Amino acid sequence: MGNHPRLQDRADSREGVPFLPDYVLFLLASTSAAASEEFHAEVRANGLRVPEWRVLACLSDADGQMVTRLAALSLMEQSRLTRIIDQMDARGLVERRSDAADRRRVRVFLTPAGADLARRMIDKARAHETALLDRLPGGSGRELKRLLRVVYRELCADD
Amino acid sequence: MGNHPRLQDRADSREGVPFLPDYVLFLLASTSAAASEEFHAEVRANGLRVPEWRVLACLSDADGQMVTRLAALSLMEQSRLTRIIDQMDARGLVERRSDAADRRRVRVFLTPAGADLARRMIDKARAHETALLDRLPGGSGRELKRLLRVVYRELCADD
DNA sequence: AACGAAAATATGAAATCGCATCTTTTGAAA
DNA sequence: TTTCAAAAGATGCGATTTCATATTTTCGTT
Repeated sequence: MGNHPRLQDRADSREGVPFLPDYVLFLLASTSAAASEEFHAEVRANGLRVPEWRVLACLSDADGQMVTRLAALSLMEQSRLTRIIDQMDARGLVERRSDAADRRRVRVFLTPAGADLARRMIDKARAHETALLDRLPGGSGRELKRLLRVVYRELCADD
Repeated sequence: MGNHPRLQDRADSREGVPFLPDYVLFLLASTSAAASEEFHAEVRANGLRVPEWRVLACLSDADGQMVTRLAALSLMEQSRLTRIIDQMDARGLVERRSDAADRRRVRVFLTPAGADLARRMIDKARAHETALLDRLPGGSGRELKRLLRVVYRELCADD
């Protein structure tokens, strides 16, 4: 057998090569954080926390969702959403109604005030998104969005 | 003037069109969450919380960073990182050394045990990333990664 | 040098979060 | 029709997180 050095022969063939800048989970999380930062500041300036804004947006798309489903869509744990709904209910933004067909279920609905606020915030979100995508070079933002739709759908399909 | 209906004439020209599935910040956050879920479970199975894993990975790329910079890279608030460093220090994963040139600064270094753990976790992360990208259809994962590099760089440039 | 503003980190206290578990309700099997 | 596992949501409580601010150190002016 020849004495060609195998990869394993050196301590680490990737010595000195940075990991994170080429790691997709880092890129996803960091890009998401960087892109959201500005708008999240606007959310807070409008008296909402990010999870509350997510709930409003989800319900605006599909009102009357179950707590567990809404938690998944809003990227938070169920027990956390329960308490966020408590607070939003107390503020008159949403209300709970128990499902007649299955009384374990609780469906969450926007109040008129919640629906108004959701509309206003969604308008702001659309404007911010347009500005964000316009500022990215050569349509890369819109191309990124297209790919994200593909990949997101694929990742959710496994569930 | 003609009586063509203008967009503003109807209450909302987007009535019934869902917002979130076409909103880039939603797609980014949700895709990031969905893609990271599996690996984050592995992180926790190895006795680390996600923020701790991020710190290890950052320091593995560039040891001895300042607290504030490390917090930004690790996607958390500075005061939170301070306490996470406390815990990781107590576990013997990292250590603080004050910067001789500017004594306000605290630099964070991996201990040998921390560096070992970082190496092992990065190996797992690389394997997981490969599997993840292979499972996405038609190279869309690798194309997404390419675009994320472009967009992330652009978003950070404004800072 | 003395001063004040700004930077880097730490910390106290209140709010929030997450895990485990509880209760209620359903569905299905025996 | 009884029983039992699973599903949906709520809750207690310890741990974490955040916000505001304190502390220490540096830097640029005067």
